[in-house]
Amino acid sequence: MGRPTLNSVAEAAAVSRQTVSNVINSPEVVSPETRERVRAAIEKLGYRPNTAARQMRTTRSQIIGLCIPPSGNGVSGVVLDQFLHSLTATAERYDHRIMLFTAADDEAETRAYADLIASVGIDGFVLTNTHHDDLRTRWLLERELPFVTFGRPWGAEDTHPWVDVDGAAGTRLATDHLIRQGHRKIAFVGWPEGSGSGDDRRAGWAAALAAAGLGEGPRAAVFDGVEGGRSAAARLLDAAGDGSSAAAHVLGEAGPSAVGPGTGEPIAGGGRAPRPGAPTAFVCASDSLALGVTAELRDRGIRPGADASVIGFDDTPTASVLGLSSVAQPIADVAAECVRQLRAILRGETPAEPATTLFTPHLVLRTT
Amino acid sequence: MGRPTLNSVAEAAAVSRQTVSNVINSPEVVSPETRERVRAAIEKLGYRPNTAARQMRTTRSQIIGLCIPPSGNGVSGVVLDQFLHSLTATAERYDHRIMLFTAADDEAETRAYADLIASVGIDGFVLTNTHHDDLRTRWLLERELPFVTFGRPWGAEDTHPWVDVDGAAGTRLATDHLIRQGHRKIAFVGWPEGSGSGDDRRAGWAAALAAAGLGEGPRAAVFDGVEGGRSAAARLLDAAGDGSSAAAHVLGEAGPSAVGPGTGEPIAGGGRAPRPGAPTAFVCASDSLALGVTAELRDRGIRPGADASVIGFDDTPTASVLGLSSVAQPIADVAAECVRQLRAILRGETPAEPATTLFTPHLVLRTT
DNA sequence: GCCTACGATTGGATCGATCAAACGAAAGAA
DNA sequence: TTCTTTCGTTTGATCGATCCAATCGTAGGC
Repeated sequence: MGRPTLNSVAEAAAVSRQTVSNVINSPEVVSPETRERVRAAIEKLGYRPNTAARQMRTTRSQIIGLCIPPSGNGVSGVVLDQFLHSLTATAERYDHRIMLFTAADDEAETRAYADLIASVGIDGFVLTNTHHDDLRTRWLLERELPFVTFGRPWGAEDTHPWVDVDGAAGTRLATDHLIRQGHRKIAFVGWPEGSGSGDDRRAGWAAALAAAGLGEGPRAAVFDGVEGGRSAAARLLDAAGDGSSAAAHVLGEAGPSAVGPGTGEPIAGGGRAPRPGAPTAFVCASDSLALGVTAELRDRGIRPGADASVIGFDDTPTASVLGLSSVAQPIADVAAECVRQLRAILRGETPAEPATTLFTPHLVLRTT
Repeated sequence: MGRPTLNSVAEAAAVSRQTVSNVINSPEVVSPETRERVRAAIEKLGYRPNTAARQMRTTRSQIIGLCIPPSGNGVSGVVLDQFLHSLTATAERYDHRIMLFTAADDEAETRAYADLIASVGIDGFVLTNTHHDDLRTRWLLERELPFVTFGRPWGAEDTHPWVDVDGAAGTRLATDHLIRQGHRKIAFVGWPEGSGSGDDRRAGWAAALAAAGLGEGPRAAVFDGVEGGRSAAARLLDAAGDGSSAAAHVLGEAGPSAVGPGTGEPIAGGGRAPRPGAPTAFVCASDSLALGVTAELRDRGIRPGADASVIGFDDTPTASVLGLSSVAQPIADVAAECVRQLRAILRGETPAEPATTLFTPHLVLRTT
């Protein structure tokens, strides 16, 4: 005698299979007395429905697939951790499970979709790292497969449901804060144009400057990483003062005369003030970049938090540990919302417009 | 006409279901010509066996469960990331999949095991964060369920297969390196006694000192975190010099006269040398602690890397970003080995002794 | 030339659930 | 009373694979 089945429960409760099944799936059609009797039997035997058998008839596995990227992308580790935990916890609440898989690139990922649907019968997918002209979303849309993305369909219409964090709002928050602090020359350190979230974050900074009447600010585009941030800071600081246009990657211009650091920031003696015209604050597209910026500042004798301000993005543990101010994304909320949206689709709730949710990040102020 | 099934392939290849099944599961019993014909049909129709149906007869799901902890434990984020990726990738190679679940505590985790086995039919589990008197392993052993742990059965016999990293070897590596560098007063900053891996790491440091004839070194036990490291360093530095025994948590003693920092380390002018009797090097049980130590050192004008040396543990991105030397664990190897061992068990390969694998970490030297 | 042995292939039963339809009994309508 | 409706419950078929026993055809032994 192995695990209890519908039949053994039925026998124990002196009813038929189907009645037990009904107690589980549509209790309202069963009379209250029978319902209780069956529930008691289920409890007593410790019965749990076999999902494989259920899947055979319903063609639903209650499994959500998630492709796990090959990590190693620097500081951004924990973001995925939190995301996974919240995703799994929320899925469980709705009686779904998360299954992981890997793929070397987008094309391999679509092949994995096909495979998992055919073999495991996965119900839907959660995608991360959406980008311009995303092969994966197109593939899934063509086949009308259920999915939600963490990340907007950059450069395209809202053809599918998504959940995202308003990066522009985040950098705007950061920039506004710096302006309130008295900074007038606020630089942006980001990635090369073309990455959706990168452009978004830059836009928020630019909008904040424009709204404050500070014109275009200096900015630098580099690849992500501490060294990137370092060289960006170097170029932004060097480009200031002389009127020459900066190197190819440094896209900003000198602008009007710069003022000192924020009035709210305590200015301890001994630091070297930034040279005139140089930015006094840096809004960065990532914590890695921000870290590089602070390092370069320190090397030049400019003290972050005193002589200049730096704000990162993602609020990674590294930022928290180093006292780096950063824009924090509500990752757990994003994950929960992804599951919720996917569940709605799986239940057949198909609104005219695909559901879209944009969360607003918040600013975590620390010493920089 | 939905997805291709065994029957549709059989029809296309003009053979019976069972022959197609044989081509997939035991190709050797099928004649070469038939085999090829069937393979061509499978290819042409894009057939993939339905795991749910298979599971019904075989009672094997090919699914491995992993409980994902509620993250947020500071800097150690990426460790889990890498672990997950490698686990998933290796599992895929063996035609297994990883399913996630959550649990608030060990007791809830065992309930989740029962649930997942009964409903999903999970084949086995990978456990992380083993500790003394682990409820989970006992529960699984009692029921003879297949599992492997990342982490030794601390304080118990090898009653189950495990994979782990030799933490003692790691701290020993670190300590030996510091000794070669000329340090004679090498402190250990770790956690309160009782945590398996913490005690292990401390043991490696102690053994290295003993082997070098340096006697017992000073040490401090604090809870993990940057602040912990900071206060530990403070106490270790303060306790030195005066002959009084340190506060409750500071367990070391002064020992013989200390020498300067390592000969291999460039000593730039301007730093304040540690006071006599104070440790010149710190081996830490985690990167968080190490970070706290470097912060405290800097606050006291002692420059890590020049006036003193600090080595962390885990080689987190934070360490890499900050130039913190650290002991790196081969996480990907650990995960792969977990899957391999679990697979062996699932295939019925049950050796007299449970399989155990201990990986040796390596030292990543940076500026501290 | 007949019978056995063996390799290759086949058909029926089965895993545990749900679907669809049938069923019996009690209640309401003719 | 008899027919219809409704409700609660049961029965048979089915999802797609594998297990098991049976079958087929052919080659080898006597």
